[in-house]
Amino acid sequence: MDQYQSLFEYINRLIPIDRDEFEKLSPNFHFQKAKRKEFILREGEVCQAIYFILKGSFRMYQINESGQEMIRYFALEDKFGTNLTSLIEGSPSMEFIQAIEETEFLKIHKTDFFRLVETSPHFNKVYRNILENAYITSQKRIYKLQGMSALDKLKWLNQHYPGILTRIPSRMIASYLGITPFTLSRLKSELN
Amino acid sequence: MDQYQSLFEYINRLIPIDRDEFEKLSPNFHFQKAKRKEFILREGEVCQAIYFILKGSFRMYQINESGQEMIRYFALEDKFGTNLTSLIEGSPSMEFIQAIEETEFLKIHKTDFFRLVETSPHFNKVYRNILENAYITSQKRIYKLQGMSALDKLKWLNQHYPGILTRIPSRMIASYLGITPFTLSRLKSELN
DNA sequence: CTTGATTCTTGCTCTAGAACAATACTTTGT
DNA sequence: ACAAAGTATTGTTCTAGAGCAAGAATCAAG
Repeated sequence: MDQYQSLFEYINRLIPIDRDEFEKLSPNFHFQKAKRKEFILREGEVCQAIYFILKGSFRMYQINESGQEMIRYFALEDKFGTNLTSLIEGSPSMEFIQAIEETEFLKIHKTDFFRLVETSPHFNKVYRNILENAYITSQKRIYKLQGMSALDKLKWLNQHYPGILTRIPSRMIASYLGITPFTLSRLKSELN
Repeated sequence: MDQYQSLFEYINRLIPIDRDEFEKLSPNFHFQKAKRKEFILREGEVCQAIYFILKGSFRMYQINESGQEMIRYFALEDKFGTNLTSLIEGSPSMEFIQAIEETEFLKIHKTDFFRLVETSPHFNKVYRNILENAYITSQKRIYKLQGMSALDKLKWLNQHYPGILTRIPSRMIASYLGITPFTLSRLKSELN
């Protein structure tokens, strides 16, 4: 099966695109695999690409002064993921991007990407959508995770990303929610 | 003095624009004033416009289930502000937008705005910049305000928005930082 | 200028969740 | 299949910051 199929559907859902048009864009995306725990981007590097997940998952996280990992986003199937801040500003990344599991993905270099944004109306819309979604997701997160009790955060996560609790290791979930793994472990029993 | 001057400078900083070109865009922006505490947008309404602050300030906030105000953003001079989520999705706003002080601003209706985004390359860039900034700001906020002690949050705010502590009422600062006014009051003495 | 209404400060108590510690359970590589 | 490392659970203690209460200061409207 065509490795570009998911990407085609993703774009086509945003703005209908015909096969010919799509075939002009798709060669800019390169198929790659990452092993479990493999780093896609390390802190200090400038983010050079945008990734589209076909199978598996990435996590985006930072390590704060006290040495703790803070996860900001899980990129699952059919999602774009990158470090937008580093990509846009050309600044060194404060984040790591790491494959959680064995992951298959498409990679597009930022120069190709931004060339397409400027030249292809379809692509301009794709970028707009990535930005809009990134923003909306992050807003929801700010509002949801602020002032909620740890249990309510967990319930929210469970509803919003069904099945994530079994798929992603607990310590990562805890880090995403901003609670300790101990607290999470205790709360999981209260969930049912 | 020309009421569009600040807007001109804002856009010109992003992508150089000549006066003629600017004068085609500017009539879409309408000068308005809001009194202290006046609402620009209420929860439940669909956000119809984007605002550019000339003088004064808006706050964007939500009221959660327990009746507490949660402020997400202060729009000060020379900043665009709107409820992007409602604007993009056309969904009812979960937020209020309210003038904190007597405020002068420019307003552009969303249909005009998005028409310009599609037809003017300058404007497309302006929108991109608004989205990018909104995203970057919100990311910084997530990382900064998560896992930091209340005192460190306050120090960060003070550095990042110098003078805001004297200009904006304390209870709003507390709400922005996600701490109680009581805690904020105690911390302010520890600041020096 | 006065008065009522917010807003801010400060003291005291209480609690959700962090920190630490020890044990049990899973993975992963050889 | 086994050892070693990583991950999750559970009990106990401790603390930052919430909640409540009461007084002081500031503000805004007639």
